[in-house]
Amino acid sequence: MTARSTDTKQEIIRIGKSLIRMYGYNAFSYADISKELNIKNAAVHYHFRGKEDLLAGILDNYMEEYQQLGKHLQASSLTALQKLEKFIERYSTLAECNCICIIGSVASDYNTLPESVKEKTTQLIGLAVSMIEKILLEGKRKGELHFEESARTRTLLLLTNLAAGVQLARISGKKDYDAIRKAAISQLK
Amino acid sequence: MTARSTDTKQEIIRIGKSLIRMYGYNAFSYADISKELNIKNAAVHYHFRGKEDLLAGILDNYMEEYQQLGKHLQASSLTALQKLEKFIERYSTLAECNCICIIGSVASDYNTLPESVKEKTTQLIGLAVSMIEKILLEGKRKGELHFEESARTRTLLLLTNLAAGVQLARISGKKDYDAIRKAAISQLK
DNA sequence: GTCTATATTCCGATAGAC
DNA sequence: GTCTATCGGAATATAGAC
Repeated sequence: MTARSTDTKQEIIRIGKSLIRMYGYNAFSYADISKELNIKNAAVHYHFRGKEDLLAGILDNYMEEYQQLGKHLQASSLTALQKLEKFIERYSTLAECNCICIIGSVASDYNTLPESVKEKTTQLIGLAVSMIEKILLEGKRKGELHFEESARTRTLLLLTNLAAGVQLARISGKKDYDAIRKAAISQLK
Repeated sequence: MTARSTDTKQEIIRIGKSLIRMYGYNAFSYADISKELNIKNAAVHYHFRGKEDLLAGILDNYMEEYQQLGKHLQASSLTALQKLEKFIERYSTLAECNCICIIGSVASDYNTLPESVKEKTTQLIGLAVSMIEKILLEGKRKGELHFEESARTRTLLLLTNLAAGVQLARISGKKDYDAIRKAAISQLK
């Protein structure tokens, strides 16, 4: 495989990841990607046979990203609260650029996604949930974080606050997102 | 205006409301609506000049619905907790049928919505937020509900739990939604 | 192996029939 | 006033050029 090919394929994934968070799976086209790369839209079909395959590639890439983030946080010397804040930072970045998270994006479009990728969305969410769950459990064990519910339920509460928080931020403003973020963290202290 | 016309227009709105919660604004077509009504897709253009106008009609309809619900709850003799549960019931119904709420739907597609309707989405969310806010304030005043944050922040926390909760329910299952719903209510008691 | 020219399908929309 | 036949364009996808 030549360097050019690898680059193009990676570039397509990179742009696709951005588009799916900005507009959603159904609202971006191969043309959006090919324009940015100055190639013809059909060239994208060489790297990804169909949009369905591109989506699978995007989701695989996100899963690698989450796994690396998980390992990175695990290996770090950060406190549980700091680890949590590192994760939450990602959402604040999304709110800044009017993007929503990949989880909210695929969940909102779920009923229109090709069957072949639905299982991947389940896996992706599983990764995110278990990553946060571990951090919460560690925080509780060390006395840094406090909550009554199960770690999984707490994770779901936090994740839904963040996922819908960045969605709302587009419409009612970043101030609301910030209020949500601060309150969600402060609930755990 | 004949009875037929009124019926058709109302039917289009009814079906459109269902489609936007099921698939999102970009993923449903006039054909989806016309098929269900056994008319040609172009007939929908008579009642709503363009998809943009249909969306405006759908959002107006939701605003009326929220306003009526607000008045209804206000006039009722229910406790604040019962009023809150009435509102939350709507989300449980959505989770049952793999639908997401109108707020999450337009928020997820926001960057692709026609400019002419963006203001309506702000108004719609404003209605929902202020409805819940009033209930929370009443509950706190009467000692039925308890929370530290401002009523608005608490409203945002609850609304994001519910909105993303029904989104997640599509993928990770209704059990997770139920855990979220129960925990969200129990936080307020 | 990589990309382009082209086909096919579907969508939203207009013009005109009844 | 209500709806249908049809258009123009965009999106995905295939076949084939380099």
